[in-house]
Amino acid sequence: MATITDVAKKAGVSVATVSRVINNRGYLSANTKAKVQAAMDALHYQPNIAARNLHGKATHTVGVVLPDIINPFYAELFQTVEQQLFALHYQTMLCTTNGEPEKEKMYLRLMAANQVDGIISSTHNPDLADYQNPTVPTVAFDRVLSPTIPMVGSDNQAGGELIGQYVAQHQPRRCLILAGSQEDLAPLSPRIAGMRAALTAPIQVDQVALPFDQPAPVRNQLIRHQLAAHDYNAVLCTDDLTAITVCESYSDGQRPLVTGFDGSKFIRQYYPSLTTVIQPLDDLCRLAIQLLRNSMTGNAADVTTYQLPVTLHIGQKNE
Amino acid sequence: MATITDVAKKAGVSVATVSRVINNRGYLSANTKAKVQAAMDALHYQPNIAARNLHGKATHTVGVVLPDIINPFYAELFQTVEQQLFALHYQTMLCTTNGEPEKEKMYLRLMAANQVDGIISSTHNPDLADYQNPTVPTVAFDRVLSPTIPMVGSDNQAGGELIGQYVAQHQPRRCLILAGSQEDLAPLSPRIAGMRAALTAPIQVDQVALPFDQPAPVRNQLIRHQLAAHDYNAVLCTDDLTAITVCESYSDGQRPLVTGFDGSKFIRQYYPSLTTVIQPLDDLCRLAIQLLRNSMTGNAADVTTYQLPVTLHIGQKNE
DNA sequence: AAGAACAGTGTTATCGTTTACATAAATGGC
DNA sequence: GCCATTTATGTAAACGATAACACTGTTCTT
Repeated sequence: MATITDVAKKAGVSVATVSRVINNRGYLSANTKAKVQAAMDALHYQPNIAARNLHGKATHTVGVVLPDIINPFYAELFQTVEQQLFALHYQTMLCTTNGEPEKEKMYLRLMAANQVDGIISSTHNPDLADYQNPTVPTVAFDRVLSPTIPMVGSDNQAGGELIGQYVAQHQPRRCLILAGSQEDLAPLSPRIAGMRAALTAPIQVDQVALPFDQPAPVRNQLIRHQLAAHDYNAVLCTDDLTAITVCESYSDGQRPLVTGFDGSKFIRQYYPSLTTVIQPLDDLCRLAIQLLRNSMTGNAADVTTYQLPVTLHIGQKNE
Repeated sequence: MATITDVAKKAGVSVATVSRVINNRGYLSANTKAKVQAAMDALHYQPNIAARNLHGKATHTVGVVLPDIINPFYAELFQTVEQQLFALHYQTMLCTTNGEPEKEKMYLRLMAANQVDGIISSTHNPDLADYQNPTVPTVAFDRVLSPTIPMVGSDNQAGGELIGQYVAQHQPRRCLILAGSQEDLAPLSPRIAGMRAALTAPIQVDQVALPFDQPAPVRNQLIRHQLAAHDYNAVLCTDDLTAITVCESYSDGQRPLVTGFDGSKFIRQYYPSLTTVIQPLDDLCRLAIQLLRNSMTGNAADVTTYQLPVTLHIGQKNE
């Protein structure tokens, strides 16, 4: 791998001049510029990022912490931030925790070791001590990580109400609110609150939370058991994947009204029949990155919570 | 951020000694070890990876190039390599190309700039010149990148045959082979060949390829048009997502037999009714990493193609 | 025409590690 | 008790970039 010294030698100039050409800084004659450029091309020169990072300043890298990348919502979230950061010439470092606090801690260390300029985190282990005194600018995504970390997310309560109102229109006798994991955690809690607010008497509302630490078959079994035991006119799930699981466990004809939450493009594309709440991912990511950049340039954001408006997607067969 | 010098000062030893403690190299007295450890803990010391990488040798980073991360198959592929690499103490650098050759080239440059130790690539732009003389160990995943790059993949032909045989059992009059993108490219071509080999006369077999560069609505429209024009008893798709799209465009009762290909855990979990071919992702990733490590340690692998056996997953309603 | 500003380039310290080399004390064989 | 290891630690030179500083011409001002 060619170094800046090789290029300098080949072009017959000093390393400083090469550096100036690379970074387009300072004064440069057209002649020198061309010579250096030619040398760089000939040697297939690539600046060594480690050396650049070592020198100090910024690494132009942002860490993104997610529970996993299988859930289409997280996949789309990642894709969105990655594309936006790429356009801003930032590298993205994906850290998937798989719900293991240990792995999350290791990735937190790894991000520090890599001198990331900022962190966007949407983790399931919100009370990790490592987030307490953030040495690097951090923004939380749809989770409260610590009182000192700004958070961007959707207006989950409003989303819950939208869903609840839609369901209420169908005048169900009895319905089930099905939480995909711990129901008392953000962002599920406001979603459920919104749903309940809209599902007023005489509608009977049950509520069940799935144990988040159980494997899929066990969770599926629990769902099936719950559904078989009662005659629900509607099942309101706190996320799309849970909703899909519910749908799968009914045969087609006698499926009640099932709703989801999150509304990733993937779901809209491949499950257009599911009624769900669409989170404004593009705007959410843009805001998160903006907050991060402010924080990175020292413009310490007043710690705040941003809640962006959501929209209702009404499912339709064979759109 | 504390440096090794800070630690050395605090522990009253030299930086070399601290380095030895960190890397557990050379001779160390228990006493010194403890002192240094204490100093590191007190300062929350993290070795600077840039400095470490700069010094030379390996960066313990592997680049993974994928078309996108939305497709559950790629998501699971990434998750699998990431977990395996993580266990081996390697960092993973995800590079999504979104099908843009320009972005792929930029990521190729970025990986070189980051001095990755190896690359696992499953790209849609296989004839990129940049892969021609690989300066860094590379393994192709289910794609032929260049004659000099080893490739691991599934036995697509056998998979196609499995699907074809399954469909043939249902004695269809007429069926459609639906290619999710360019049908002449690996790995689609052997899949189709396998299907055709099993669908012998008198079965009538049509074949259509979707333009890979069109947006989803256009592709959906094409699918619907094709399906409406003929009365198919079976639709054999070259990937699961295309299969799902086909399923969605039929109303439930009159859906013909639809099959997919890839068989990610996600699909098995949320579309258990889809008949598909399961690729042995765990083994594929393990092999790819093994080849990479051999290549990294100089054990130049004889350039070869590895095809791992696949299994048929027969879809079942309400498993 | 003298001094200031500007244009173009080179020298060198610096970033935080690792590691080859140097040093020195403790241990062991005989 | 002397030389060869072994054990334990320190010194300093890399690694490849950036940028502060120095230096030399050239081009404006007035």
